[in-house]
Amino acid sequence: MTQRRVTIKQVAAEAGVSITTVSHVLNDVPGKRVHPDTKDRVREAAARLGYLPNSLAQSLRTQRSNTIGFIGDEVATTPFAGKMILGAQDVALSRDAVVFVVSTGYQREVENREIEELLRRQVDGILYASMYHRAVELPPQLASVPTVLINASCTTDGIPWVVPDEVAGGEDAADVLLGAGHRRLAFINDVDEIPAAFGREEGFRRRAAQAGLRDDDLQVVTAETDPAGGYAAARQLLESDNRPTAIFCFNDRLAMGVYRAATELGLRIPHDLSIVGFDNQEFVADGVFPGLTTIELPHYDMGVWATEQLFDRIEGGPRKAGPAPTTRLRGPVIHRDSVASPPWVQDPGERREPSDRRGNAGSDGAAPTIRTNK
Amino acid sequence: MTQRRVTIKQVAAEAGVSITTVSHVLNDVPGKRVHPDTKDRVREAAARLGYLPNSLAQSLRTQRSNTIGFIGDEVATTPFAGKMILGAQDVALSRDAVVFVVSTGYQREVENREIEELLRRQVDGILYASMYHRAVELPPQLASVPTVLINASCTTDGIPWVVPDEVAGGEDAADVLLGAGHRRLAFINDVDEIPAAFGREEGFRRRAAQAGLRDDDLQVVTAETDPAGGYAAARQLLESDNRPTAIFCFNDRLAMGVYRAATELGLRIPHDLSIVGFDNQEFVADGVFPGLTTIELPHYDMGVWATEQLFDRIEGGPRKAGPAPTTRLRGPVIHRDSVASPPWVQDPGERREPSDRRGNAGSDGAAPTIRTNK
DNA sequence: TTGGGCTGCCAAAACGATTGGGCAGAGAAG
DNA sequence: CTTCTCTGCCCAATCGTTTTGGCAGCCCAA
Repeated sequence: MTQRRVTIKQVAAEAGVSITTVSHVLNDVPGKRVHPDTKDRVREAAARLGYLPNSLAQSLRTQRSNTIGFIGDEVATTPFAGKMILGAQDVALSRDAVVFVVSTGYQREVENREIEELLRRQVDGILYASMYHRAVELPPQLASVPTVLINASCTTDGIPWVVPDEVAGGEDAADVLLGAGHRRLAFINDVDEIPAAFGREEGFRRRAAQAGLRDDDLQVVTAETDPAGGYAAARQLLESDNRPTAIFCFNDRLAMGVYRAATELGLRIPHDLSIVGFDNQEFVADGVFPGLTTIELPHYDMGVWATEQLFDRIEGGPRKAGPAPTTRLRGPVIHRDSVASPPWVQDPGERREPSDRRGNAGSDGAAPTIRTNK
Repeated sequence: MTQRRVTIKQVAAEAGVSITTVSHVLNDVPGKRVHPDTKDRVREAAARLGYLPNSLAQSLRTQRSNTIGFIGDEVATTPFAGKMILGAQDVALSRDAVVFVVSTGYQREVENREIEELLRRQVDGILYASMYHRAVELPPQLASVPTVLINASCTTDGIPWVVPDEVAGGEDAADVLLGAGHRRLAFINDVDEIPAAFGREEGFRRRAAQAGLRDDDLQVVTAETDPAGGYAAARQLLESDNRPTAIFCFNDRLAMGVYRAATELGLRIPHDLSIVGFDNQEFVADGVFPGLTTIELPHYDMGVWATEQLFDRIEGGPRKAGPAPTTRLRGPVIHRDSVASPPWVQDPGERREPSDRRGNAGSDGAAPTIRTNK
């Protein structure tokens, strides 16, 4: 039923030349001369037969498979993963490469199996991605193949990595709220001590301090990063004596709980309480009412950056010893309707009207994506 | 820097035998006899050198690449895609295969490029997935390679496909509400005329009729399947004369809008209004308050089923001509807290307490996953 | 001693491409 | 008429496997 695919031999026969010549023609080999008429014959024959060179045979011969591996810890379950993969794919396809995607489910054993399968298939390089920003230790088998980390850092020499610029995210969130005129802020941070938590708090605090807020004016509490955690933390904050007029949430899910707490307490968003989230989680940030202003994580861009780096290394061959490039990418602010000026502010510096500023990623007042070489 | 990988030749040298013997030993070739001592020597040598057979060379020789392609239209952006991929991967890995994932972004041109790249890499088969349940036309290039559709149907002969059992989903939703004692129902359906919309309405109506509801007791309206659409539809329904006590929503996003409408009208969920969603969209269904009872789509299971089918075809070689198997898979009901008995019902048949029934997929009162050969 | 049947191993031909090193033939130069 | 230089093409080796078809020995029976 499935007749075998057409090979170079058939093209050669069809064109009445040797397979050598076919190869020379189709690859436009520099040093080799072929008569123009012959070239035409070959190309026509190839087209007529619908010839597609067998990639496996090519790879075997050239030691280059035009294939890269993408290893993720829980690739499948989160939409974020998809964005990284998409970024990787777009770059890969632009170079005629394709991507093997595998996910480990955090099981070392599975990971080893998968790395083996990838190496057996002679991938040119590997993207090693984490679903949340963290420091990882690189599996030793990966030493033999070019590797770039996405959304993760590591201390292995010569391995490039890219992570979100968490500090900038914290700063941007603060800027949005301070810009609207808020002077009593709160930050509901992740209880887990992870890079994102440290970075965002650092940035948020820095800007608050720069704006001259006193210690009392910035409360930082921690919570589980789900709606229940956000709810509990928000109840506590909003029922206290000096309740904040604006809350920055570690992520959008947590912010959902804050919405509920506010609603229960009769506080209207954004008039009585402004909220900024993090993640721009689809179907959440634009699903709540009013739409949540939030900071997007640069997953797609990280995928792109990492894959470009990867191809650089692959093509560069043995690297000049210099330190591998690493970078932190900034995500845009997505303005929706959860931030307004507090009642006592008439005309704040960068006032935003709360109602008609629905924005998509990257457009509409979003902070520019800035690349920093660290 | 990257010394070349170890080959069968090196193993042969190390063990002091020919490469033929190494191959025979490592593959346990049936008809061939090798002295047990020699076998040991070979295996030890292989282990010592960390030999991994080069998959490309194997594939070239055996015409089997142990590689399958997964083509999706927007694989990257939705979490559902991840589940299908995961299902495919789990099956694949259990057979030492790996998966090429590519997504087309609905661009025919990109799709063609990608299919070409996959075929060039001699994939053994292809999974062709749609992000939403629909009928597709199969790209003609795929005729030459075993193909199975996921979340899509087609009329091409001999192509297996799997889709969700939409009718059963509609029935299950109705059962949940009727079981709680509701007698005035509404269904907010998708305005788009797609299989999911037809199927769910059919199932929902059927059960309502079977329960003896009159025409007036079941209102069906349509809306855009986003929070705004749900909101608008719900306002209309809930402000009408005979407002329903329960609403079945085409999907969870739409249900978010229904929550808002109910809140604005002072209706408490689930006491004054019960809601059932569809999709069990993560971070939505368990993020709203109270948690949304909903029907899950069997994405993972579809991925598994399709991939098993695919391997069957790959291994079966030219197929006996019989019609290809197709199936509709049922998704489980995920019980949360958005359904209660209406006030006037004292002791309904299958009463559910609204508060403590948080369930995870597949467990906790979920309808069994049933397979139907159609 | 001869022949047959095992046992244990190996040589060589694929698979489908790329690539370095020719080798004829035509035309130009001597 | 040689010789030399191009031009235009092809041979054969190679990448790393699998697999077919032997081929030596050895043991045993006749």
